[in-house]
Amino acid sequence: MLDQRLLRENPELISQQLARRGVEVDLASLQAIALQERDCEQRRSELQAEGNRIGRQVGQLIQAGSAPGGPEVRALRDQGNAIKHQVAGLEEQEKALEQQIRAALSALPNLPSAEAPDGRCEADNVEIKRWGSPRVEEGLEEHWQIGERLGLFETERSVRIAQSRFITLIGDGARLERALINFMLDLHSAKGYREVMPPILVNSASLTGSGQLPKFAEESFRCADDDLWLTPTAEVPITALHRDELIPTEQLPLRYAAYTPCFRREAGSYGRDTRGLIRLHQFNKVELYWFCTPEQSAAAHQQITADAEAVLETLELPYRRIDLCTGDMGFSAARTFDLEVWLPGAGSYREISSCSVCNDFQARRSAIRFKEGKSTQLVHTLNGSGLAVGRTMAALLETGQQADGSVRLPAALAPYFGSDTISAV
RNA sequence: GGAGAGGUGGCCGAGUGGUCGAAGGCGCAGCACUGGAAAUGCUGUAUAGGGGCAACUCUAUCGAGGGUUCGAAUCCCUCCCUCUCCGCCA
Repeated sequence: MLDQRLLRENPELISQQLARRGVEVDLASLQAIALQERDCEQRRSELQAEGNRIGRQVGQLIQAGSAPGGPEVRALRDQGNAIKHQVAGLEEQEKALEQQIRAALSALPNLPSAEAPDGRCEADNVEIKRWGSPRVEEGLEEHWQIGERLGLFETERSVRIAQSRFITLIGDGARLERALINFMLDLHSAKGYREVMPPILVNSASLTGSGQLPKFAEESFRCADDDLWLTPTAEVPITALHRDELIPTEQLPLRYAAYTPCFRREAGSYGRDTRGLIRLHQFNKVELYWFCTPEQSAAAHQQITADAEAVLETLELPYRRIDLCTGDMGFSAARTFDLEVWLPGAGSYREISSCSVCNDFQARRSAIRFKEGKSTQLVHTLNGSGLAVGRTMAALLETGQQADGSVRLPAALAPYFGSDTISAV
């Protein structure tokens, strides 16, 4: 959510910055509504002040011995009643205006940061770094081929259990998934991240707080009988963890690492990535999350990205870092670095982590603040996958595949998995 | 699911119609005392929005929303949540 004050004072700035994202909005009429709302509020509070004075006067008169039904008191009562009616009318107006403003503002994405590269779509993203030496031999298998051959997961039978785009990990596949989750959490914990395991059903206030609602309702699964949704990412429950809080300043930055399953409808992706672990309705993810001060957030963005990269590097997986252009960034983000892992079988880089700084956008929606001297300020929030577990497994399978059909795992994973090789059963 | 109790400031806790944004305590900050500290004393210490260069000031907020009243933390209604006991349950 954007600042209402900014809307009143400088709507052109908002329009200008949103235009960088390809969002064209004319805020003149919304600004007019916001100004009208403020006038309304001003008049209302003046009337209320008058009403309070009258109330106090009546009390004083009665305590001084004046008859409660006498003419003096009666006159004041009439005045009080008149004011009450006026206030009620203004309040109603004010509420309607406020609702309009909120509805409009909550549908607007975050302003991009100055550093984010301008652009319209994926093609305008900027690659800023490459790490590792990708395998590029001919004839490498894709991860789903390897997985099926080694019996790591069940695709067909999972449709029986749920529907398409669900997967069942089995045997070494299930074991590897668990090993990866533990490995990632340990790595992050060692760097000072605090581990959390939040609810993965969240209410709509939580989804609104992190920016998924109201615009992206069709992306999430909802429980029909309750005001509860399946989390699309741990970012949602972690943001909500501190909703409506004033965080003691000395605690900032607060850093969390959470493993959760994530659920997404993947609407509009029919026919894409239908095989294997790349695009599923349910997948596991270890998420990194920071709450920090505005001064800390730019450096924090570099750090959270580096912490995600550390997972790839420890797993010896070649990757590149992409600076997303303004047109390709998510709703709540001010700037985003995507990490793309090299998939030797597919012969392409594939997103495996998305590290975003949201500035005060989510904090304003969620009312998460801290004290700076006497004034209260909104915190900045950041999130980054560290990493998407299923895609990590896909990368490991394709990267570690050997001529004899087995898969060699990186040394760092062996203690977690219990072996450095996956072979056919 | 059944029965009961309760939701007040960062925390604990008083407050059943009139100057209560709210006693008292804890915590925190500043000052004093001290060689330094502890202890003690004094002072200050909510959030949101509006106005003002500022000192400051106005409004709202005692779980949420309605209602009664000139006036509500206090009375009435609805809802939400928490706790205790019983039942059920991993």
